[in-house]
Amino acid sequence: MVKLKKAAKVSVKATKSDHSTEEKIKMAARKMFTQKGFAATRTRDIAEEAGINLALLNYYFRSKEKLFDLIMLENMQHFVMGMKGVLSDETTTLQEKFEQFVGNYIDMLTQHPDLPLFILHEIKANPDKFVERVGIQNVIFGTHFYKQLIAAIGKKGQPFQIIMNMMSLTVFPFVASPLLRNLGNLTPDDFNKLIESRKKLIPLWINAMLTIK
Amino acid sequence: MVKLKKAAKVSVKATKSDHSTEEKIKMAARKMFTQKGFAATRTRDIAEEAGINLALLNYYFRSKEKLFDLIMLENMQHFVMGMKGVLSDETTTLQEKFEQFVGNYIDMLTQHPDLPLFILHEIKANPDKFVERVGIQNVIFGTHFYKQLIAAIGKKGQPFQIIMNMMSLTVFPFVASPLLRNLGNLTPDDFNKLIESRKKLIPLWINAMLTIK
DNA sequence: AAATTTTTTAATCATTTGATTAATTATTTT
DNA sequence: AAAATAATTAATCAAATGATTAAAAAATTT
Repeated sequence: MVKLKKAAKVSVKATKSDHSTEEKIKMAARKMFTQKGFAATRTRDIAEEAGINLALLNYYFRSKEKLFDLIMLENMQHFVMGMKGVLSDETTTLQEKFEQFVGNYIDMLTQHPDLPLFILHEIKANPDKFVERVGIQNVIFGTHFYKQLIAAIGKKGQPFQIIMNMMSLTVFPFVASPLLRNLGNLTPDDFNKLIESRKKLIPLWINAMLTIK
Repeated sequence: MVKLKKAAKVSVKATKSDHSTEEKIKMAARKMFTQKGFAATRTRDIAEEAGINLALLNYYFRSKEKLFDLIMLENMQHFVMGMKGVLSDETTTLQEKFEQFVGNYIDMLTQHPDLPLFILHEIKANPDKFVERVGIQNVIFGTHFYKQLIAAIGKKGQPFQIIMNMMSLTVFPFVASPLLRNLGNLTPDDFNKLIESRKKLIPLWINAMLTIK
């Protein structure tokens, strides 16, 4: 019961001592988990990366799993919710939403290239735990974007296929980067340029798809 | 040194006693590794799944890692080399190759939906070990497919982008299936139908892309 | 400043996990 | 059939790993 007391205090203090140990552990955990996944990450790796005593990990977060869940939920929100703003914007055209979605996502993924593979891998390892929990149901349906998309192609045009395509074209290159780099004999730099140019290309490709009857 | 002798005998016998223990272990290992990844898979899980004594795993394959490498190389060839046949075919048109590539891949992935995420995750965990080893350099360049693609759009048309798109549109839905199913409020069955219909749609979409100047 | 609480540390625990061993059973060779 | 080899098993090992504890140090409250 000692722990509960401490945990309570910690969360109260969270705003105050926001940096320091607790945050150091979270940052190190985020890095290690995202890099190697839950199963392959050792709590000792995290402790070393954070430069803290191993016991502090359990002191602040109770268990490896609790710490992981925390990181994971943050990451998922980062990954899934990032789009919601763009897709809900009532002031932009469909075309502009394509451009913003792809642009924002590629920018974000360029900074966090490990994120999608990590998330998808952990979701597969524990679908019920993570997918259900984050409210992603109404990220698509009901948004301004979805209405615009249906207005453009009709429900018969299978709007969800288009959405899958937009995500596939944007995210997959990051998920498969080591393979694609090798397949295309590309240096990391060349590959990044290729990715960067997709910011403009993907919206064009999506548009071309929409013209099909 | 006892093991080396045995290992030699085993490989000689391989053709004869092809099924039985050794193969049972490989099948179980393939299943468990593909399902949970290297780090999360316990040798005891494999032994139980195969219905054999744990020691036999080491007896036949020396170590968890050696067994994994074996499975992994087989999987990668399954995954990467599958396309080579289609892309090298000198008798088909570019359009037909799109259709065959997408069709074959979707069929294969429907039967082994865990394969791509597994492979991509393990490649990322150990890029040098697996990517370099499998000769995927000339799976694209130099094939009949590549020549046809350049003939159709020119080198300025960025053929590699098109190839990335073809792979993205085909493979990503499998990699992200739990997320996409939830995002689209789809039953597994509905999702499979969506995937199935992509066999015809993806070639159309690719074609639409090719028309862009 | 004393008392109290919180944070940090080193040492240690209990399991898990990959691997080995020595003995037993089954198979093959002679 | 006897001898030799291969396959299988139960028991065990050593290292790794997540977690805890008791004591010390630091910070906060009184």
